[in-house]
Amino acid sequence: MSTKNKILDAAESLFADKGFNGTSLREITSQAEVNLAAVNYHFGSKKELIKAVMSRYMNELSPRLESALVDVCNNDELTLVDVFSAFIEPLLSLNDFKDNGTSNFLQLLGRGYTDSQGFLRWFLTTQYPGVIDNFVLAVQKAYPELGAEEMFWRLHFTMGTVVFTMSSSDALIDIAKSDFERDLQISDVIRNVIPYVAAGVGAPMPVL
Amino acid sequence: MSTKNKILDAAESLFADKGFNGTSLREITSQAEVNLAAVNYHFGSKKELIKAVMSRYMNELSPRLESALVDVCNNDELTLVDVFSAFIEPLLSLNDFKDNGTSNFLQLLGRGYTDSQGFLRWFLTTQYPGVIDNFVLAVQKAYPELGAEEMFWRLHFTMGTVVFTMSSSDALIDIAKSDFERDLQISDVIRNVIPYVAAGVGAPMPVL
DNA sequence: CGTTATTTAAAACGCTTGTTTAAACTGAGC
DNA sequence: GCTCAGTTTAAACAAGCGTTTTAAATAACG
Repeated sequence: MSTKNKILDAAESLFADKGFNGTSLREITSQAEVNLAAVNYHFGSKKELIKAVMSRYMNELSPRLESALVDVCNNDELTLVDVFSAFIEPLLSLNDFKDNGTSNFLQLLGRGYTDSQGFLRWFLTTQYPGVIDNFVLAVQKAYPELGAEEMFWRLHFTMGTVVFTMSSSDALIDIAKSDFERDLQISDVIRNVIPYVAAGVGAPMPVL
Repeated sequence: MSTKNKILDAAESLFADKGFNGTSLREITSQAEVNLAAVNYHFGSKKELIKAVMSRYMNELSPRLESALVDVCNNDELTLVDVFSAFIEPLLSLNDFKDNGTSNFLQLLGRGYTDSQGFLRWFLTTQYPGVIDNFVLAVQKAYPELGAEEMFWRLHFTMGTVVFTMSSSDALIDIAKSDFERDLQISDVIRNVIPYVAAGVGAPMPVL
């Protein structure tokens, strides 16, 4: 395996565990068993390394997500559960692309929203706008009465639910095991969260 | 104002803005206009300072929350919206206790769940278990069909929604202003999120 | 084989971090 | 007025950070 990929793999798992700010280049290069200077040689800076880690996933995920969302729009009796379920297969396909890919990616997404004052939010929304656009279209078709402003809020709430859940999914799976003697996978967590966010987005419009 | 309180106030607003790890003691003491060593003199360590900032809020908030949740359980036709609405008044009362208290507290809560590998989660759940217990009781009364396992998941999803939303509430309010020309407050965000989480927790049980 | 470009290696740089030290100051109480 | 605990101060500490530099090792190619 190339030095570049060893760095990407190590950075990915450490970033997911301890956040971007909380992970040092020395930890990364030590786990990757490469020299410290290799990061700056191959990527230029830590910030560029973060972008590279995220891009590796997004380049794999975003076309699959977009086409899944376009597909689901052909459904004539589209429900919000259908829309959110469209995420399952593309997300789980990350596990083929890389072991534990789903978990790491969603955790990284969560980190990006809270670490580093939202520069990753800017990065994703500007670099991969197609996913968001198609998602909004699908939600609009499934729930046409939802106004633009409510849509804005509820999609952010949903992002929060998913991102937060996934960034602590390991802990949640542990608790589920000890409290309910359930051996769950990340896919079970995803399937659990879908009825929740679908109901949240589909909540009746409040009378203000 | 005492040095101790000057430190607490400065730490609070900086922690809310930039996270616990992202804020240095030098920034805090500089904004508080006190000497750097004063933090370690009065609080012992940065970690203890974080706990002190959170405790100042929780000691104010937790009895009000508990009694509001007990009160709402007297409602014979209790809905989930009622349960979540019980949080509004205690949270907004933090603004009397301190300017911008609600905003700061909820942002701090969000930080605590993502920064510092969840030590704050442990701190809150072990130090203030009464709030959680009463909350679970209220949800059970409003939605008795909800099983213990579903309850567990949905309460965590809700925690995620609220915590994530509030930790990025400033950014969301900014976007709402530029996109919809709305001048919103933190209380508007709270009122917006309630129908969402109530619908999420109240989602029909999935048929597995 | 020899030369050139690429990659690794170790060390150091300048800076920031949380914490500690030791001295100076402050203000009651005797 | 002196004492002494309680505070504040400036300076320094050791450790960790991202990054840069210099030299050695490796690979590619004519």
